[in-house]
Amino acid sequence: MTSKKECALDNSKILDTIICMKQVDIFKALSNEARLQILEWLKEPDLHFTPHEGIDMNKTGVCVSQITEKLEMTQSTASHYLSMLLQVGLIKADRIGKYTYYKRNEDAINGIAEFLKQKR
Amino acid sequence: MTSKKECALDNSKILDTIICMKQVDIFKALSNEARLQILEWLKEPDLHFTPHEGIDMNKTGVCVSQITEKLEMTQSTASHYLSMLLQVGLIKADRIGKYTYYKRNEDAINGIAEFLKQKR
DNA sequence: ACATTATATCGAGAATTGTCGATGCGTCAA
DNA sequence: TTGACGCATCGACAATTCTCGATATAATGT
Repeated sequence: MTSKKECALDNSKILDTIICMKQVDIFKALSNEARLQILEWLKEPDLHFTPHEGIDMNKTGVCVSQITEKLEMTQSTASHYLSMLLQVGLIKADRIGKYTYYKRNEDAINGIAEFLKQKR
Repeated sequence: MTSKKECALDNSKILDTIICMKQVDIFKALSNEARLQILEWLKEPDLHFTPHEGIDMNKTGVCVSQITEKLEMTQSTASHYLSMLLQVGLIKADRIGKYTYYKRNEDAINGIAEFLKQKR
């Protein structure tokens, strides 16, 4: 009996763990000032960046070098941070020619906001 | 001229930094599986814990030893994690006798969820 | 083909966080 | 008042993350 109960407990713990797994990665991506900053800037790109010729930053996004410059960190770090945010789905990437434009993924962001609040 | 512009840029960066500061700490608190787990369990304490005599877990909260047990970590770690969550305001504490009961701070949680979404 | 520019990735050392055991401090019951 | 219990804090070591410079890859213009 005890063994069965322990097993049930274990399973539910494993389930809980799986449920939390993806979310933790998202929060890890958010738990850094520079990355949070990027996400904030991308809320309204026009306020923080000057657009490329013929690019609508709201639609297409902002490229790595623009973000690098504003971050005051190396290109390597900026690119790395962007790929972390991309990895967990918080932003979307769009390669056009030699530029990669990044923009917020509002759906994913709303999703994680709901996860925080929601009582199942 | 350039010096003035640089100064303006610097100030806005400092402002941005200050704005993000508290939020980063909150996301750091959330960026750990165990702590996220705790916050999830506290959404519906009745589903995950057995209440103390005459304690309404929804109203009063859940004590450290209950959480310690479910976490499968040491009491030291559980207590530490709870105080981290408390520190950034994600949970509230209520000491009754020798027990400390913790529960979610829904206002703070909704606040951070809104911060994520909101376009100023 | 070659030089240049934009981005991505690698490897490493510094900085931060995770986690524990030991110990301190308040509370309760004998 | 003493002992046991619940919780908080300290110090330490392991594990992870931060951030950089160097270098690779891909696209562009000559």
